[in-house]
Amino acid sequence: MLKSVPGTNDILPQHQEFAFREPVFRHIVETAQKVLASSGAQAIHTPIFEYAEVFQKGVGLTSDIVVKKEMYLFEDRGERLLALRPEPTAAMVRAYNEHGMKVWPQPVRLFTWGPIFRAERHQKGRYKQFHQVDYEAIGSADPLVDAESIALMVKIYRELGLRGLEVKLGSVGDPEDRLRYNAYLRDLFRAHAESLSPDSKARLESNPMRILDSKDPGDQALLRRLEPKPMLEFLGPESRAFHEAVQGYLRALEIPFSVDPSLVRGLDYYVRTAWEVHHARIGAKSALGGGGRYDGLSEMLGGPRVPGVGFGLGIERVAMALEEEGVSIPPDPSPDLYLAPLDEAAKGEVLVLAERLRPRFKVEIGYSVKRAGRALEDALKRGARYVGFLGQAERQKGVVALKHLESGGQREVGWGALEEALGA
RNA sequence: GUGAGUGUAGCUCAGCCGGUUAGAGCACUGGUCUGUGGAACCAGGGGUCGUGGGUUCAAGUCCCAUCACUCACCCCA
Repeated sequence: MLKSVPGTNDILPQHQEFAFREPVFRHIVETAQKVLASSGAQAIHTPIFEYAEVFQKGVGLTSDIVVKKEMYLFEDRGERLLALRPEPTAAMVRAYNEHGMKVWPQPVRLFTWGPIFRAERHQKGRYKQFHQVDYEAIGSADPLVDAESIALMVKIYRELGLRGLEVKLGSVGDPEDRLRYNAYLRDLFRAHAESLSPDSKARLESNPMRILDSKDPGDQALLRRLEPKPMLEFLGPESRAFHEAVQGYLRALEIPFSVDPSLVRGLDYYVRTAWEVHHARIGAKSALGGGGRYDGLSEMLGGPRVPGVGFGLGIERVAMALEEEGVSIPPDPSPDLYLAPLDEAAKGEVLVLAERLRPRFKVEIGYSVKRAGRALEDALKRGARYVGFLGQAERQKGVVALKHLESGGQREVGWGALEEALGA
């Protein structure tokens, strides 16, 4: 028997795993939509595959994403190389440029949600196909937009009922700042290269900032001894003022946050503001989502210089956090009516009646003839408000025996009066 | 890519020191039951014991390999 690809998941009405239950999933998406739409952001959808360059241009050539091929790439009938989207941001910026959104009122604020694909080894909270809600504000370089983005993200979590959140704010500076910082780190660590872990030795060239959050005990001991200066001390005057402005707005909003001087981004296109929201108890992958500013991305995609900031939140991760906190999910409404055929001739009649009542009422029918007792059980199992029996006796009178399951009260209702009876 | 742990029915699990035709509960379908049972009882369907090889008179059980899952590392847009 064929199975789903490892690292992918079916989202089911009932699933062993809380995080893969469709009502949970839908609740998260709908809550995010409500919050984002209330700020005036507009929903869009981009294709789930793009020319690979859309995602490759911004990440940097030395990154594992390109080197180790952590993207799902395929050729379109021998034509150009395509990629299943590994992130929404680059696709959103591509769409902004392609459709001339620079003539819309700026910044253009967009949100979307859907599947994201990454060709990595899966583990808890990390899958080859997972799902994100994504928000991007494109076309403004004002720190007010960064602060609003963070506020909206936090609002989504709060609206969902999550507590135990930690907002970490940092700045990766401007590209020049980062060059200076990387040079500083290389100088600092090169003198102690022998005592670095093999992983960190490799990071010395590729991405020295990653050494700062190495989990290797030896590396951590070395870090405590060397006490490297944080990125924030290398910010130029402009990016420093920007960082402080964002903090000022967050304080005005009374959003608790901590400045994380070593917050890192793996991609080249990020500048200035970077943030992550963490949750204490969902395993090694504690980030519920993250965001940042990417003023250089549009140019890397061959477009004009367009600033932007945005965030993505992982739906499965948020679901795990909801489970940890025992947050309840609104259940799907139960049926208003369960129509049970008591003889063969009634099967068609219950179908006709059900169709007449839908969609104003949620109506289920029995698909096989059963004794009234069994039909009652079926109705109870489904949590229906009313059960309607239809057999020979009812047919002769043109009625349904309508029983209110909570009270047990029952009366005969004419076929034309059902709608009114259910509405009461 | 690396490391550790776990694989028996749709789900939760039992299966002793290797020993007959592999079990239970839940769920599903039907019967007891010709119209008011969130019921009880009975029955049924559903398994290549993850897969392949080895040891043995005999393997769900022991050995090897492999695959999958889980957790963690690497990476993380």
